[in-house]
Amino acid sequence: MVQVKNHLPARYDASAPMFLISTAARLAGMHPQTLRTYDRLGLVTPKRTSGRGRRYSMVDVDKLRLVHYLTQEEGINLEGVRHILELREQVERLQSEVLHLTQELHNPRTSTTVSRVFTASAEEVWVRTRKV
Amino acid sequence: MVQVKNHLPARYDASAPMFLISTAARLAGMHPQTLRTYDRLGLVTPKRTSGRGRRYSMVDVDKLRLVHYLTQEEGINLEGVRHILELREQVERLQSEVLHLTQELHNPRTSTTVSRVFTASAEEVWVRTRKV
DNA sequence: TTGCTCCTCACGTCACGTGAGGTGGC
DNA sequence: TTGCTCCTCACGTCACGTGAGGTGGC
Repeated sequence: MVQVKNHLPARYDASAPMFLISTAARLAGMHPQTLRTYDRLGLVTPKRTSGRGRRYSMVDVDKLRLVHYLTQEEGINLEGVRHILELREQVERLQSEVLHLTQELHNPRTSTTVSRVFTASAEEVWVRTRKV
Repeated sequence: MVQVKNHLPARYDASAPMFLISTAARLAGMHPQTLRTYDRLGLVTPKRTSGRGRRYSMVDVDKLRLVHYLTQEEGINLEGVRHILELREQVERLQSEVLHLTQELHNPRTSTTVSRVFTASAEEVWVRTRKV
């Protein structure tokens, strides 16, 4: 996944539609027809040109690679992939929320970095972190 | 899912092996042979009697119902279900973590229970716990 | 014109639920 | 003995990737 920070000079926009379906398919190691199927199923939806041609972004290609991995390596079907993509997004949101809350708790004024603390409970817990 | 708190008088243990495979199958609305398949695949694993017979708990039956829903209603295959079960557990842990951290932030002195802290980080971490 | 695109249809393979068939222990 | 259990094997159905076939616009 290519990430471009907002405050950095963006060399290119990872969400910008760039690739023909043939190029995107090659980048993702897949058959162009498979990409059309995924588009039809609403799994990975590229932008369209005025002439109806699909244009895939780098983000789309990354998502295609993930779907490819989940289906081919893990043997998960497309409905499973759909649910898993949603759950992964939910996990990422919760992780960043936990991260933020932990920093807030540790030092509300100059909170530093903490990474990824998960808990599921029965005692009281303090978590304090410091760069090593 | 039936939950019995440790400090409450347990009317029954939801994890106790109780049901024959035929009973568990009926409770979950499934074919006994399907339960054997799930056991073989390690998806829902009942306890065994000394004579090799399977004994399903209430927790097992609830899990069977969830698998049944995901496969029959959502059309997800078994590998997908396996991943989804893991992700759901992760989401539940994170949600309770967020809940606890939020309470902690609002009232640090009277905050209650947390346990099981997992971290994945490149930093130093202290964890302090206390029975409530 | 060439090489791309678009679409639909068909087919081969695989996953999985279900049934049968034969066995054995309360 | 009856009704359960255990296992393996087979089969029908469905999902899905892939190819073909015919089309159209830069």
